[in-house]
Amino acid sequence: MKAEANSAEGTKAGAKPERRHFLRDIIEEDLRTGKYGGRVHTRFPPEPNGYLHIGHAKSICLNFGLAKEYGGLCNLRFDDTNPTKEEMEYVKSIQEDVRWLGFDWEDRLYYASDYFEQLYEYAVQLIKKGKAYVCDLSADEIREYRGTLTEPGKESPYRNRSVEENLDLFRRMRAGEFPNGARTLRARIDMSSPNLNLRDPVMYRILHATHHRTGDTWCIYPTYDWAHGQSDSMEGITHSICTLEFADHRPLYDWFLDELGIYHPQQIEFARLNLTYTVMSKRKLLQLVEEKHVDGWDDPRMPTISGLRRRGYTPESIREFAERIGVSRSESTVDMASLEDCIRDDLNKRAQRVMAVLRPLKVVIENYPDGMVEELDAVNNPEDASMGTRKVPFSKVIYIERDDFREDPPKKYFRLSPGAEVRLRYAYIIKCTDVVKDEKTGEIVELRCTYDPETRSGSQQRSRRVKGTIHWVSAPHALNAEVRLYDRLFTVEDPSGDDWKSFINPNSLELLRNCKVEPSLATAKAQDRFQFERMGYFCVDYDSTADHLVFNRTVTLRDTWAKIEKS
RNA sequence: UGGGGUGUAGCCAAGCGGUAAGGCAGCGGCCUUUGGAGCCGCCAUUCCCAGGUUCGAAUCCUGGCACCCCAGCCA
Repeated sequence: MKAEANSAEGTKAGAKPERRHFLRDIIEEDLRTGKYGGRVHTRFPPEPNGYLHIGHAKSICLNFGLAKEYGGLCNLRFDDTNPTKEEMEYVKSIQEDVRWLGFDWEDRLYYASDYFEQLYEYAVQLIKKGKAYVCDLSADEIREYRGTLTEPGKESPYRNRSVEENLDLFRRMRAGEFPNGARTLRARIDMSSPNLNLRDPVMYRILHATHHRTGDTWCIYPTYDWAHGQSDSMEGITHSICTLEFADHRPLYDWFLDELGIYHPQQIEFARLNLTYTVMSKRKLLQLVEEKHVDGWDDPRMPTISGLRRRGYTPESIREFAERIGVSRSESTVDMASLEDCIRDDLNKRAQRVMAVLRPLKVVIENYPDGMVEELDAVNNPEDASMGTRKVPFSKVIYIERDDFREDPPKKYFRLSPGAEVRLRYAYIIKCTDVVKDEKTGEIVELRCTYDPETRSGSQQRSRRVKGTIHWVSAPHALNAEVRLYDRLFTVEDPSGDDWKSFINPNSLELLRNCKVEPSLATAKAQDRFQFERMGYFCVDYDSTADHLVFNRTVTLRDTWAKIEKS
């Protein structure tokens, strides 16, 4: 069925075919062979040590999306095995972000910490089998004993303790008899394995720390490697989807599961998402926040879900992005332009059009009657007639964009210049007759124009045509607004390396405090999205109030003029 | 000089022995009261390289090369 959907016809019909990828192949094959009795059960397993970013969105769309697509289930499970880095604030934000993206874990909200007792029991089982032991080596010593990439490691002198001693020591570790780092519980595998993960990895470490959920119940905590596979197993996960760097760990997870003799999910790795002009590691994002390079995790410049949300991205656009980029096992860095195309595409269809002048230049229409006001009809969305029309007031004094006037126009400049004509959107054709400048600075402070009453928009205007159309706002009716213009956070495509912070774009935020917007925006509420005609897509920021409107620029419109002018 | 991965266009990415999908970007043109949107067209004689197998190879084999990941009591 899906194959046919790939025809040009299927694409045009609007029922977008899912693109082919190896995860779908594997799942379909498993479904066909009945490998898991027809079940598809995935999970999204974040550690609550930071906010989710667009890379996580890819994983969320994969896990929740695939489950939904094949009639399965997807759990949300917090991998909260490290109390020193995890916080409740993060578990809250993660849930909010997953929900906002449009996914639902129903009653399947789990925590690795829910399994601490069971994990402890499993560990005891391995000790009893002689497959795990308490080791007294320090962290440094363990590293030395581990060997290197090319040389085998050495066995710990504590490796051959008796089962009884191990059981006793492990019990006392749990009881809190030893200080942090004094001992660990290690799997007894193979110190000469070419896979370093198999050189007696640590399963438990002593951490006298308060856990955000279990409080002080525990002072030993399972490592991720020890907890993850068993958590998946306990939840009956069929397809345990994770990123490439865990491929090396798979033999370890397999070993644990096999030694324990419990249900065995299959792990499948995919390449994590990288995006140009941004960073994606939680460590770096945390640093940007803590060092105040941005205004918090939800700063609109951040690639976090909450940042994108505040920036004005829609869940639909992010899901579409996840689908467009596909999924594979090769390292990739997706062009930011691709993400931007997704939001433009979505907002083009849904955003209400509105007129807003970001850098106002006053224009007096000399032959327009004093005090007269006309209510002109404006289309709310040319892509969607059902969104209707609205009235926009027009009067003798208006504001236009400073950039829409050039005293000395370059070639192919279709906007206003001395003596030139331009159409005011939904209104009249005007002609610039005079330029008023500040005597001292020479700055243009006002334009004098005349209008042609015969050219009113909507009238039988077949008479005259001009090349350019510009937007405007009636001065006496205009609302003041603050507009935050966001640009890419970094100046280079790949801000990696030790000096990554030196690539932070000093102009990633431009604050415009004297913008003029049309009166219909008076009732706009936080998160409402608009297209400011000819300028871009904007959304109302959380900081916005009735007497102080604040808009964030989500993305500019495609600007072919900017390209022409550049060349 | 260990192990695990990956190499298809500027960026993603299909392709699974039968003659290189699609998207983004870019470039032309049409259309347009948003220099937006939309529409039309162009954009890999070749798939990291070299051999080999085959009537036929991006797909199979052999040998190279390049890049990524692993030496946390992080995840």
